[in-house]
Amino acid sequence: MKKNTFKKHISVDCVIFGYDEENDKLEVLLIEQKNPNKKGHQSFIPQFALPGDLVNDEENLDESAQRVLNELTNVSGLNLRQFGCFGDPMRVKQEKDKEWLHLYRQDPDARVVTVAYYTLVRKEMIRPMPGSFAQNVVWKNTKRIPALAFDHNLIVKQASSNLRRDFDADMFAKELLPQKFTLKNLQNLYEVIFNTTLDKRNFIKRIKKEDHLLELSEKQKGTMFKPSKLYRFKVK
Amino acid sequence: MKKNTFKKHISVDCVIFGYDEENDKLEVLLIEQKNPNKKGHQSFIPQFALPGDLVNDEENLDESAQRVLNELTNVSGLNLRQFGCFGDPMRVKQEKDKEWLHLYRQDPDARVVTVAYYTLVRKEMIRPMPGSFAQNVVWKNTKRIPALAFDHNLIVKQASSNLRRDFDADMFAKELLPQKFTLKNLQNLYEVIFNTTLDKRNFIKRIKKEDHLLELSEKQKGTMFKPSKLYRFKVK
DNA sequence: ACAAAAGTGTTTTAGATACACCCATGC
DNA sequence: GCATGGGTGTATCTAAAACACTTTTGT
Repeated sequence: MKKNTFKKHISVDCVIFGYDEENDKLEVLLIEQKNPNKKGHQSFIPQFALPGDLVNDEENLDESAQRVLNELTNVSGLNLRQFGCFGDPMRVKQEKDKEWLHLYRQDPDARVVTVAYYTLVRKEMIRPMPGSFAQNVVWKNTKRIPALAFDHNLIVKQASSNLRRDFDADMFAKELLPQKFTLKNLQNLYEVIFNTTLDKRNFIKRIKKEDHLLELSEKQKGTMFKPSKLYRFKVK
Repeated sequence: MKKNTFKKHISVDCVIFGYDEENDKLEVLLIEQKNPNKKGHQSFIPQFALPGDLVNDEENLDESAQRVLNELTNVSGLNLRQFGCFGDPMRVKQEKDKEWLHLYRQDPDARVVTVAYYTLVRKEMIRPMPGSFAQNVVWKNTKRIPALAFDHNLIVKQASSNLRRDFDADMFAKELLPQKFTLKNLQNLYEVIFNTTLDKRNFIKRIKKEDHLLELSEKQKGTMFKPSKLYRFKVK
Protein backbone atom coordinates (compact mmCIF):
# COMPACT_ATOMS: atom_id res chain seq x y z
CA MET A 1 0.00 0.00 0.00
CA LYS A 2 1.53 3.22 -1.23
CA LYS A 3 1.28 6.11 1.12
CA ASN A 4 2.56 9.02 -0.89
CA THR A 5 1.01 8.68 -4.28
CA PHE A 6 -1.65 11.37 -4.25
CA LYS A 7 -0.85 14.71 -5.72
CA LYS A 8 -0.33 17.47 -3.19
CA HIS A 9 -0.39 21.17 -3.68
CA ILE A 10 0.81 24.08 -1.65
CA SER A 11 -1.18 27.26 -1.52
CA VAL A 12 -1.07 30.54 0.33
CA ASP A 13 -3.98 32.46 1.81
CA CYS A 14 -3.91 36.06 2.97
CA VAL A 15 -5.95 37.59 5.75
CA ILE A 16 -5.79 41.35 5.22
CA PHE A 17 -7.24 43.28 8.13
CA GLY A 18 -8.27 46.80 7.22
CA TYR A 19 -8.60 49.48 9.85
CA ASP A 20 -11.40 51.86 8.95
CA GLU A 21 -10.45 55.07 10.70
CA GLU A 22 -13.63 56.94 9.81
CA ASN A 23 -15.95 54.43 11.32
CA ASP A 24 -13.79 52.78 13.96
CA LYS A 25 -14.16 49.37 12.39
CA LEU A 26 -11.88 46.46 11.69
CA GLU A 27 -12.60 44.67 8.44
CA VAL A 28 -11.26 41.76 6.40
CA LEU A 29 -10.56 41.76 2.69
CA LEU A 30 -12.42 39.01 0.83
CA ILE A 31 -12.84 38.07 -2.78
CA GLU A 32 -16.01 36.89 -4.39
CA GLN A 33 -15.38 33.93 -6.66
CA LYS A 34 -15.89 34.44 -10.38
CA ASN A 35 -18.06 32.25 -12.58
CA PRO A 36 -15.97 31.66 -15.70
CA ASN A 37 -19.09 30.81 -17.75
CA LYS A 38 -17.70 27.58 -19.03
CA LYS A 39 -20.33 25.27 -20.42
CA GLY A 40 -22.14 23.00 -18.02
CA HIS A 41 -21.53 25.24 -15.07
CA GLN A 42 -24.70 27.21 -14.85
CA SER A 43 -25.13 25.93 -11.32
CA PHE A 44 -22.00 27.59 -9.99
CA ILE A 45 -22.64 29.45 -6.76
CA PRO A 46 -19.88 31.93 -6.02
CA GLN A 47 -18.63 32.11 -2.47
CA PHE A 48 -16.64 34.61 -0.49
CA ALA A 49 -13.07 33.54 0.14
CA LEU A 50 -9.72 34.76 1.30
CA PRO A 51 -7.37 35.83 -1.47
CA GLY A 52 -5.27 32.73 -1.97
CA ASP A 53 -3.90 30.44 -4.66
CA LEU A 54 -1.30 27.82 -5.43
CA VAL A 55 2.37 28.46 -4.89
CA ASN A 56 4.43 28.44 -8.06
CA ASP A 57 7.50 26.34 -8.69
CA GLU A 58 10.69 28.12 -7.66
CA GLU A 59 8.84 30.69 -5.61
CA ASN A 60 9.28 30.89 -1.89
CA LEU A 61 6.28 31.12 0.35
CA ASP A 62 6.54 34.76 1.34
CA GLU A 63 6.96 35.84 -2.27
CA SER A 64 4.08 33.67 -3.27
CA ALA A 65 1.75 35.31 -0.78
CA GLN A 66 2.67 38.71 -2.19
CA ARG A 67 2.11 37.61 -5.79
CA VAL A 68 -1.18 35.86 -5.14
CA LEU A 69 -2.55 38.79 -3.19
CA ASN A 70 -1.56 41.08 -6.01
CA GLU A 71 -3.09 38.92 -8.73
CA LEU A 72 -6.43 38.67 -7.00
CA THR A 73 -6.78 42.10 -5.44
CA ASN A 74 -4.10 44.30 -7.04
CA VAL A 75 -2.70 45.05 -3.62
CA SER A 76 1.04 44.81 -3.15
CA GLY A 77 3.87 45.70 -0.84
CA LEU A 78 2.22 44.71 2.41
CA ASN A 79 4.12 43.36 5.35
CA LEU A 80 2.58 39.89 5.38
CA ARG A 81 3.29 37.60 8.30
CA GLN A 82 3.03 33.85 8.20
CA PHE A 83 1.01 32.56 11.13
CA GLY A 84 0.05 28.98 10.44
CA CYS A 85 -0.36 26.09 8.10
CA PHE A 86 -3.63 24.31 7.41
CA GLY A 87 -3.49 20.87 5.90
CA ASP A 88 -6.44 18.75 6.84
CA PRO A 89 -7.06 16.41 3.86
CA MET A 90 -10.75 17.26 4.12
CA ARG A 91 -10.30 21.01 3.86
CA VAL A 92 -10.84 20.93 0.09
CA LYS A 93 -13.34 18.08 -0.02
CA GLN A 94 -16.54 19.81 1.02
CA GLU A 95 -19.43 19.71 -1.40
CA LYS A 96 -19.72 23.51 -1.52
CA ASP A 97 -16.20 23.80 -2.92
CA LYS A 98 -16.32 21.00 -5.52
CA GLU A 99 -17.52 23.06 -8.42
CA TRP A 100 -15.00 25.83 -7.96
CA LEU A 101 -12.18 23.30 -7.78
CA HIS A 102 -13.29 21.65 -11.01
CA LEU A 103 -13.53 25.00 -12.74
CA TYR A 104 -10.16 26.37 -11.69
CA ARG A 105 -7.86 23.52 -10.76
CA GLN A 106 -6.07 21.07 -13.00
CA ASP A 107 -6.20 18.50 -10.22
CA PRO A 108 -9.42 19.29 -8.39
CA ASP A 109 -9.06 16.26 -6.13
CA ALA A 110 -5.51 16.97 -5.08
CA ARG A 111 -4.82 17.67 -1.49
CA VAL A 112 -3.99 21.30 -0.79
CA VAL A 113 -1.95 22.35 2.19
CA THR A 114 -2.14 26.10 2.68
CA VAL A 115 0.20 28.49 4.38
CA ALA A 116 -1.64 31.40 5.94
CA TYR A 117 -0.49 35.01 6.18
CA TYR A 118 -1.98 38.08 7.75
CA THR A 119 -1.37 41.77 8.04
CA LEU A 120 -3.09 44.91 9.20
CA VAL A 121 -3.34 48.09 7.12
CA ARG A 122 -5.27 51.28 7.09
CA LYS A 123 -8.15 50.68 4.71
CA GLU A 124 -7.57 53.95 2.90
CA MET A 125 -4.00 52.97 2.11
CA ILE A 126 -4.96 50.34 -0.44
CA ARG A 127 -7.37 50.30 -3.37
CA PRO A 128 -8.22 46.65 -3.97
CA MET A 129 -9.40 45.82 -7.49
CA PRO A 130 -10.51 42.33 -8.46
CA GLY A 131 -8.24 40.27 -10.71
CA SER A 132 -7.78 36.66 -11.85
CA PHE A 133 -10.61 34.50 -10.50
CA ALA A 134 -11.91 37.24 -8.23
CA GLN A 135 -15.21 38.60 -9.50
CA ASN A 136 -15.18 41.21 -6.85
CA VAL A 137 -13.26 42.36 -3.81
CA VAL A 138 -15.08 43.36 -0.64
CA TRP A 139 -14.39 44.43 2.91
CA LYS A 140 -16.37 42.67 5.63
CA ASN A 141 -16.58 43.70 9.26
CA THR A 142 -14.70 41.24 11.46
CA LYS A 143 -17.75 41.03 13.66
CA ARG A 144 -19.89 39.77 10.78
CA ILE A 145 -17.85 37.44 8.60
CA PRO A 146 -20.05 35.47 6.18
CA ALA A 147 -19.62 31.76 5.44
CA LEU A 148 -16.43 31.39 3.41
CA ALA A 149 -15.03 28.86 0.98
CA PHE A 150 -12.95 25.91 2.21
CA ASP A 151 -11.79 26.31 5.81
CA HIS A 152 -11.33 30.05 5.49
CA ASN A 153 -13.54 30.91 8.45
CA LEU A 154 -11.15 28.96 10.65
CA ILE A 155 -8.17 30.70 9.11
CA VAL A 156 -9.66 34.14 9.74
CA LYS A 157 -10.36 33.22 13.34
CA GLN A 158 -6.78 32.19 13.96
CA ALA A 159 -5.50 35.27 12.18
CA SER A 160 -7.54 37.46 14.53
CA SER A 161 -6.04 35.97 17.61
CA ASN A 162 -2.55 36.28 16.17
CA LEU A 163 -3.20 39.91 15.31
CA ARG A 164 -4.07 40.77 18.88
CA ARG A 165 -1.25 38.77 20.33
CA ASP A 166 1.39 40.32 18.11
CA PHE A 167 0.09 43.84 17.73
CA ASP A 168 2.68 46.38 18.64
CA ALA A 169 2.94 50.03 17.77
CA ASP A 170 6.38 49.83 16.19
CA MET A 171 5.43 47.36 13.56
CA PHE A 172 2.03 48.47 12.50
CA ALA A 173 1.04 51.88 13.66
CA LYS A 174 3.14 53.62 11.07
CA GLU A 175 1.05 52.13 8.31
CA LEU A 176 -2.23 52.46 10.09
CA LEU A 177 -2.55 56.18 10.51
CA PRO A 178 -1.99 59.13 8.19
CA GLN A 179 1.45 60.69 8.50
CA LYS A 180 0.06 63.38 10.74
CA PHE A 181 -2.51 62.25 13.24
CA THR A 182 -4.03 63.16 16.57
CA LEU A 183 -3.67 61.27 19.81
CA LYS A 184 -7.35 60.50 19.55
CA ASN A 185 -6.71 58.79 16.19
CA LEU A 186 -4.10 56.60 17.80
CA GLN A 187 -6.32 55.78 20.74
CA ASN A 188 -9.20 54.82 18.44
CA LEU A 189 -6.88 52.43 16.64
CA TYR A 190 -5.94 50.66 19.86
CA GLU A 191 -9.54 50.52 20.95
CA VAL A 192 -10.68 48.89 17.74
CA ILE A 193 -7.89 46.35 17.62
CA PHE A 194 -8.34 45.26 21.19
CA ASN A 195 -12.08 45.79 21.19
CA THR A 196 -12.02 47.78 24.38
CA THR A 197 -12.21 51.34 25.68
CA LEU A 198 -9.31 53.24 27.20
CA ASP A 199 -9.00 56.27 29.46
CA LYS A 200 -7.43 59.00 27.35
CA ARG A 201 -5.21 60.38 30.12
CA ASN A 202 -3.76 56.99 30.91
CA PHE A 203 -3.40 56.12 27.25
CA ILE A 204 -1.47 59.29 26.52
CA LYS A 205 0.84 58.74 29.45
CA ARG A 206 1.57 55.24 28.24
CA ILE A 207 2.39 56.10 24.68
CA LYS A 208 4.30 59.26 25.50
CA LYS A 209 6.58 57.20 27.68
CA GLU A 210 7.35 54.95 24.73
CA ASP A 211 8.74 58.06 23.12
CA HIS A 212 7.94 57.27 19.51
CA LEU A 213 5.84 60.36 18.94
CA LEU A 214 6.84 63.80 17.76
CA GLU A 215 4.55 66.70 18.55
CA LEU A 216 4.07 68.99 15.55
CA SER A 217 3.32 72.67 15.72
CA GLU A 218 0.41 72.16 13.34
CA LYS A 219 -3.17 71.64 14.30
CA GLN A 220 -6.12 69.99 12.61
CA LYS A 221 -7.93 72.04 9.95
CA GLY A 222 -11.64 72.05 9.21
CA THR A 223 -12.87 70.56 12.41
CA MET A 224 -16.27 71.42 13.74
CA PHE A 225 -14.94 72.30 17.17
CA LYS A 226 -11.62 72.74 18.89
CA PRO A 227 -8.86 71.40 16.63
CA SER A 228 -6.35 68.94 18.05
CA LYS A 229 -2.58 68.98 17.88
CA LEU A 230 -1.02 66.76 15.26
CA TYR A 231 1.71 64.22 15.83
CA ARG A 232 3.86 62.00 13.71
CA PHE A 233 6.13 59.06 14.45
CA LYS A 234 9.76 59.78 15.07
CA VAL A 235 12.10 58.46 12.41
CA LYS A 236 14.45 55.86 13.82
CA MET B 1 5.42 28.43 -19.46
CA LYS B 2 3.86 26.16 -16.88
CA LYS B 3 4.16 27.31 -13.31
CA ASN B 4 2.88 24.39 -11.32
CA THR B 5 4.40 21.34 -12.92
CA PHE B 6 7.08 20.35 -10.43
CA LYS B 7 6.29 17.76 -7.86
CA LYS B 8 5.84 19.10 -4.36
CA HIS B 9 5.92 17.26 -1.09
CA ILE B 10 4.77 18.10 2.39
CA SER B 11 6.80 17.03 5.36
CA VAL B 12 6.73 17.54 9.10
CA ASP B 13 9.68 18.18 11.39
CA CYS B 14 9.66 17.93 15.16
CA VAL B 15 11.75 19.92 17.59
CA ILE B 16 11.62 18.05 20.88
CA PHE B 17 13.14 20.03 23.73
CA GLY B 18 14.18 17.89 26.67
CA TYR B 19 14.58 19.34 30.11
CA ASP B 20 17.39 17.61 31.98
CA GLU B 21 16.52 18.10 35.62
CA GLU B 22 19.69 16.56 36.98
CA ASN B 23 22.01 18.83 35.13
CA ASP B 24 19.90 21.92 34.60
CA LYS B 25 20.19 21.68 30.84
CA LEU B 26 17.87 22.13 27.92
CA GLU B 27 18.51 19.76 25.06
CA VAL B 28 17.12 18.94 21.63
CA LEU B 29 16.37 15.49 20.26
CA LEU B 30 18.16 14.76 17.00
CA ILE B 31 18.52 11.75 14.78
CA GLU B 32 21.66 10.64 13.04
CA GLN B 33 20.98 9.64 9.47
CA LYS B 34 21.43 5.99 8.56
CA ASN B 35 23.56 4.73 5.69
CA PRO B 36 21.41 2.08 4.03
CA ASN B 37 24.51 0.44 2.44
CA LYS B 38 23.08 0.44 -1.03
CA LYS B 39 25.68 -0.03 -3.70
CA GLY B 40 27.45 3.03 -4.94
CA HIS B 41 26.91 4.97 -1.79
CA GLN B 42 30.10 4.40 0.11
CA SER B 43 30.60 8.15 0.19
CA PHE B 44 27.50 8.81 2.26
CA ILE B 45 28.19 11.13 5.18
CA PRO B 46 25.47 10.91 7.79
CA GLN B 47 24.26 14.17 9.28
CA PHE B 48 22.33 15.11 12.36
CA ALA B 49 18.76 16.14 11.64
CA LEU B 50 15.45 16.79 13.26
CA PRO B 51 13.07 13.85 13.26
CA GLY B 52 10.91 14.55 10.23
CA ASP B 53 9.50 12.90 7.12
CA LEU B 54 6.87 13.19 4.43
CA VAL B 55 3.20 13.49 5.27
CA ASN B 56 1.10 10.56 4.11
CA ASP B 57 -2.00 10.78 1.97
CA GLU B 58 -5.16 11.10 4.04
CA GLU B 59 -3.25 12.04 7.17
CA ASN B 60 -3.64 15.43 8.73
CA LEU B 61 -0.60 17.42 9.72
CA ASP B 62 -0.82 16.99 13.48
CA GLU B 63 -1.29 13.23 13.16
CA SER B 64 1.57 13.09 10.74
CA ALA B 65 3.95 14.77 13.14
CA GLN B 66 3.04 12.21 15.80
CA ARG B 67 3.52 9.28 13.44
CA VAL B 68 6.82 10.49 12.02
CA LEU B 69 8.24 11.21 15.45
CA ASN B 70 7.23 7.75 16.55
CA GLU B 71 8.71 5.99 13.52
CA LEU B 72 12.07 7.68 13.88
CA THR B 73 12.46 7.85 17.64
CA ASN B 74 9.78 5.59 19.13
CA VAL B 75 8.43 8.50 21.10
CA SER B 76 4.70 9.07 21.13
CA GLY B 77 1.92 10.92 22.85
CA LEU B 78 3.61 14.28 23.09
CA ASN B 79 1.73 17.54 22.95
CA LEU B 80 3.24 18.82 19.72
CA ARG B 81 2.54 22.39 18.65
CA GLN B 82 2.78 23.67 15.12
CA PHE B 83 4.82 26.85 14.99
CA GLY B 84 5.75 27.51 11.39
CA CYS B 85 6.10 26.41 7.83
CA PHE B 86 9.35 26.39 5.87
CA GLY B 87 9.15 26.24 2.12
CA ASP B 88 12.09 27.88 0.45
CA PRO B 89 12.65 25.98 -2.82
CA MET B 90 16.35 25.87 -1.98
CA ARG B 91 15.93 24.25 1.41
CA VAL B 92 16.42 20.78 -0.06
CA LYS B 93 18.89 21.69 -2.78
CA GLN B 94 22.12 21.99 -0.85
CA GLU B 95 24.98 19.72 -1.85
CA LYS B 96 25.31 18.22 1.64
CA ASP B 97 21.76 16.84 1.41
CA LYS B 98 21.81 15.45 -2.16
CA GLU B 99 22.99 11.99 -1.30
CA TRP B 100 20.53 11.41 1.47
CA LEU B 101 17.66 12.55 -0.77
CA HIS B 102 18.72 10.15 -3.51
CA LEU B 103 18.96 7.31 -1.04
CA TYR B 104 15.64 7.82 0.66
CA ARG B 105 13.30 9.76 -1.60
CA GLN B 106 11.49 8.60 -4.69
CA ASP B 107 11.62 12.13 -6.07
CA PRO B 108 14.86 13.51 -4.71
CA ASP B 109 14.51 16.72 -6.67
CA ALA B 110 10.98 17.47 -5.59
CA ARG B 111 10.34 20.57 -3.60
CA VAL B 112 9.56 19.88 0.05
CA VAL B 113 7.57 22.28 2.18
CA THR B 114 7.82 21.33 5.81
CA VAL B 115 5.50 22.07 8.69
CA ALA B 116 7.39 22.42 11.95
CA TYR B 117 6.27 21.34 15.41
CA TYR B 118 7.82 21.64 18.82
CA THR B 119 7.24 20.56 22.37
CA LEU B 120 9.02 20.46 25.70
CA VAL B 121 9.27 17.38 27.89
CA ARG B 122 11.23 16.18 30.83
CA LYS B 123 14.06 14.12 29.36
CA GLU B 124 13.49 11.26 31.74
CA MET B 125 9.90 10.92 30.57
CA ILE B 126 10.80 9.50 27.18
CA ARG B 127 13.14 6.77 26.02
CA PRO B 128 13.96 7.53 22.41
CA MET B 129 15.07 4.54 20.30
CA PRO B 130 16.15 4.92 16.69
CA GLY B 131 13.83 3.62 13.97
CA SER B 132 13.33 3.90 10.20
CA PHE B 133 16.15 5.92 8.65
CA ALA B 134 17.50 7.01 12.02
CA GLN B 135 20.80 5.30 12.75
CA ASN B 136 20.83 6.78 16.18
CA VAL B 137 18.95 9.21 18.40
CA VAL B 138 20.84 11.76 20.46
CA TRP B 139 20.22 14.68 22.78
CA LYS B 140 22.22 17.83 22.11
CA ASN B 141 22.49 20.84 24.39
CA THR B 142 20.63 23.80 22.95
CA LYS B 143 23.72 25.89 23.50
CA ARG B 144 25.80 23.66 21.25
CA ILE B 145 23.70 22.50 18.33
CA PRO B 146 25.85 20.96 15.57
CA ALA B 147 25.36 21.63 11.86
CA LEU B 148 22.15 19.93 10.81
CA ALA B 149 20.69 18.62 7.57
CA PHE B 150 18.60 20.87 5.31
CA ASP B 151 17.48 24.08 7.03
CA HIS B 152 17.06 22.39 10.39
CA ASN B 153 19.32 24.82 12.26
CA LEU B 154 16.95 27.60 11.28
CA ILE B 155 13.96 25.56 12.38
CA VAL B 156 15.50 24.86 15.78
CA LYS B 157 16.22 28.54 16.24
CA GLN B 158 12.66 29.54 15.56
CA ALA B 159 11.38 26.76 17.79
CA SER B 160 13.47 28.12 20.66
CA SER B 161 11.99 31.56 20.42
CA ASN B 162 8.48 30.14 20.23
CA LEU B 163 9.18 27.99 23.28
CA ARG B 164 10.10 31.01 25.38
CA ARG B 165 7.29 33.11 24.08
CA ASP B 166 4.62 30.51 24.77
CA PHE B 167 5.98 28.87 27.90
CA ASP B 168 3.45 28.83 30.65
CA ALA B 169 3.21 26.70 33.74
CA ASP B 170 -0.24 25.37 33.02
CA MET B 171 0.65 23.78 29.75
CA PHE B 172 4.02 22.32 30.38
CA ALA B 173 5.01 22.15 33.98
CA LYS B 174 2.89 19.11 34.66
CA GLU B 175 4.92 17.09 32.21
CA LEU B 176 8.23 18.58 33.12
CA LEU B 177 8.59 17.65 36.75
CA PRO B 178 8.02 14.48 38.72
CA GLN B 179 4.61 14.27 40.37
CA LYS B 180 6.09 15.40 43.66
CA PHE B 181 8.69 18.11 43.43
CA THR B 182 10.31 20.87 45.42
CA LEU B 183 10.00 24.58 44.80
CA LYS B 184 13.67 24.53 43.91
CA ASN B 185 12.93 22.00 41.15
CA LEU B 186 10.33 24.34 39.70
CA GLN B 187 12.60 27.34 39.94
CA ASN B 188 15.41 25.47 38.18
CA LEU B 189 13.03 24.67 35.35
CA TYR B 190 12.13 28.32 34.84
CA GLU B 191 15.76 29.34 35.05
CA VAL B 192 16.80 26.89 32.35
CA ILE B 193 13.97 27.74 29.98
CA PHE B 194 14.50 31.47 30.23
CA ASN B 195 18.25 31.21 30.64
CA THR B 196 18.29 33.48 33.66
CA THR B 197 18.53 33.41 37.44
CA LEU B 198 15.69 34.23 39.79
CA ASP B 199 15.44 35.28 43.41
CA LYS B 200 13.86 32.39 45.25
CA ARG B 201 11.73 34.54 47.54
CA ASN B 202 10.26 36.50 44.66
CA PHE B 203 9.81 33.37 42.60
CA ILE B 204 7.91 31.60 45.37
CA LYS B 205 5.65 34.58 45.93
CA ARG B 206 4.86 34.69 42.24
CA ILE B 207 3.97 31.05 41.80
CA LYS B 208 2.11 30.75 45.08
CA LYS B 209 -0.14 33.57 43.95
CA GLU B 210 -0.98 31.61 40.83
CA ASP B 211 -2.36 29.01 43.21
CA HIS B 212 -1.68 25.91 41.17
CA LEU B 213 0.46 24.24 43.84
CA LEU B 214 -0.53 21.94 46.65
CA GLU B 215 1.80 21.61 49.60
CA LEU B 216 2.23 18.00 50.67
CA SER B 217 3.06 16.84 54.18
CA GLU B 218 5.90 14.74 52.82
CA LYS B 219 9.50 15.76 52.58
CA GLN B 220 12.38 14.73 50.40
CA LYS B 221 14.19 11.51 51.35
CA GLY B 222 17.87 10.76 51.04
CA THR B 223 19.14 14.28 50.75
CA MET B 224 22.57 15.17 51.98
CA PHE B 225 21.31 18.14 53.97
CA LYS B 226 18.03 19.64 55.03
CA PRO B 227 15.21 18.02 53.06
CA SER B 228 12.68 20.23 51.32
CA LYS B 229 8.91 20.10 51.38
CA LEU B 230 7.31 18.43 48.41
CA TYR B 231 4.56 19.90 46.28
CA ARG B 232 2.34 18.73 43.50
CA PHE B 233 0.05 20.51 41.06
CA LYS B 234 -3.57 20.90 42.01
CA VAL B 235 -5.97 18.90 39.93
CA LYS B 236 -8.33 21.17 38.05
C1' DA C 1 29.46 21.27 65.79
C1' DC C 2 29.41 22.10 61.28
C1' DA C 3 28.18 22.33 56.48
C1' DA C 4 24.63 22.98 53.40
C1' DA C 5 20.49 24.12 51.63
C1' DA C 6 15.63 25.37 53.21
C1' DG C 7 12.74 28.78 54.57
C1' DT C 8 11.02 33.26 55.38
C1' DG C 9 9.36 39.45 55.13
C1' DT C 10 10.00 44.01 54.39
C1' DT C 11 11.04 47.91 51.68
C1' DT C 12 11.30 50.21 47.41
C1' DT C 13 10.11 51.09 42.82
C1' DA C 14 7.54 51.26 38.69
C1' DG C 15 3.50 50.72 36.22
C1' DA C 16 -1.53 50.61 35.80
C1' DT C 17 -5.87 52.38 37.07
C1' DA C 18 -9.41 55.48 38.57
C1' DC C 19 -11.12 59.74 38.39
C1' DA C 20 -13.12 65.35 36.98
C1' DC C 21 -12.53 69.82 35.67
C1' DC C 22 -11.08 73.73 32.71
C1' DC C 23 -9.83 75.26 27.96
C1' DA C 24 -9.86 76.50 23.19
C1' DT C 25 -12.24 76.78 19.20
C1' DG C 26 -16.05 76.93 15.52
C1' DC C 27 -20.39 78.06 14.99
C1' DG D 1 -22.34 82.52 24.39
C1' DC D 2 -22.61 77.87 23.95
C1' DA D 3 -21.77 73.33 22.42
C1' DT D 4 -18.20 70.20 21.61
C1' DG D 5 -14.25 67.72 21.97
C1' DG D 6 -9.30 68.87 23.51
C1' DG D 7 -6.31 68.95 27.12
C1' DT D 8 -4.42 68.15 31.67
C1' DG D 9 -2.72 65.96 37.14
C1' DT D 10 -3.18 63.47 41.34
C1' DA D 11 -4.07 59.72 44.34
C1' DT D 12 -4.39 54.83 44.81
C1' DC D 13 -3.44 50.21 43.97
C1' DT D 14 -0.88 46.36 42.36
C1' DA D 15 3.08 43.91 40.68
C1' DA D 16 7.94 43.31 40.49
C1' DA D 17 12.50 43.77 42.37
C1' DA D 18 16.00 44.20 45.75
C1' DC D 19 17.73 42.48 49.61
C1' DA D 20 19.95 38.93 54.35
C1' DC D 21 19.32 36.34 58.10
C1' DT D 22 17.59 32.27 60.76
C1' DT D 23 16.26 27.37 60.77
C1' DT D 24 16.52 22.64 59.93
C1' DT D 25 18.62 18.61 58.91
C1' DG D 26 22.40 14.94 57.77
C1' DT D 27 26.80 13.86 58.57
